[in-house]
Amino acid sequence: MASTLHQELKKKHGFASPEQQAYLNLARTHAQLTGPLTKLFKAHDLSEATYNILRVLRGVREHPEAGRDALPSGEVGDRLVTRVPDVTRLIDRLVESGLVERTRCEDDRRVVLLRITRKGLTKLRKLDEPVLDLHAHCLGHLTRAELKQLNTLLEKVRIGQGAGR
Amino acid sequence: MASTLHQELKKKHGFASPEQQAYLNLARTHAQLTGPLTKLFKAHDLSEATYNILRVLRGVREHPEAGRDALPSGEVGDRLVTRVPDVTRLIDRLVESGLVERTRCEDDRRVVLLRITRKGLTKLRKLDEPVLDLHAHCLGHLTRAELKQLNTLLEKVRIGQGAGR
DNA sequence: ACACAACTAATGTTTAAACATATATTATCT
DNA sequence: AGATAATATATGTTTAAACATTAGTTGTGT
Repeated sequence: MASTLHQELKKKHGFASPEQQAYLNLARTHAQLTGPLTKLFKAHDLSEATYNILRVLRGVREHPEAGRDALPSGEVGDRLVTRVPDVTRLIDRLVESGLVERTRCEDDRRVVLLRITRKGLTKLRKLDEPVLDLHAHCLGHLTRAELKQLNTLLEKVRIGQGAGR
Repeated sequence: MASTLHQELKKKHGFASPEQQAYLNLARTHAQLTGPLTKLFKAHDLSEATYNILRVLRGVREHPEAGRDALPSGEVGDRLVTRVPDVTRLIDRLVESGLVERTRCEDDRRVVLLRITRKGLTKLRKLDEPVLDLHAHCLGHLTRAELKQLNTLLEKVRIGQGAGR
């Protein structure tokens, strides 16, 4: 049976600060949620990173932006949930397994456009339901109001700290 | 300037579910907070994992449990913020740099007891303030009430989902 | 006492992440 | 135009994480 962070870490003496407590709480919660997801992705030969890339690419393919259904490598990196500098290698694997195609942009031959393939869309579609289920299982016990509150607070955390990192 | 997750991800079409939104929000927030910390640790030749190990060991050294100021490897792994299966290797480095000492337990020769050294304590002490500062910088713009609310919600997330890992 | 199962670390190997550097193309400045 | 800087991606190398396997030690049952 899970319990409070305080108990989980077997700390008999409080946190150094409420901020620190919040940070640890956040880290631990994230770890707990991300575990099952990672496992699910792995069972489909994906990582969280590659899954996220596919999600981004599906987004632009289904709702083209500026008339294009593909995206430059760099921009994909920027849009990921957790930013990744080394997109090239991740894409390598996705191309190899036929989920993404790479085409060099003719207007600017430096950029490489990435587009999710039919096969990639199919793979994603198979994952949609289990992913939703997992999220529901992990977070479904919160009420809508609580989820909204949580989202508001998390966004406030991110917005507040300026150009940090 | 940071903004909402919705804008950041440039998604023009809502989330699949409020739960999914919360998950993504959590992941992204965690990533944003963990970056600067990782950098700080690295500047002191530590990783988040090794830092956490030191914190755990300092805990038991300063507040011995069951009369001992050291802890078996396995138990250290269990107490980490984000669980790590492969403690041995992490400890290897810490031992090598003289921050932790390893002694085989005589009562049960299977277990190895880990204890933070004086040098380890000194290193941790040097990090205490910058870590606190970082937390304050990242989360200080939330009021006490908001932090408390956030902690409550995060704990509820973790507690709710049953015996999940 | 002996065989066998359970447990704790350690080891070996594979795989991915992190960091710096290099290549190719385009833009800018004089 | 030619040199220089800037940009986008790719490559090489180092480092750490993930997973499975092994070795050593203890507990159990007959």
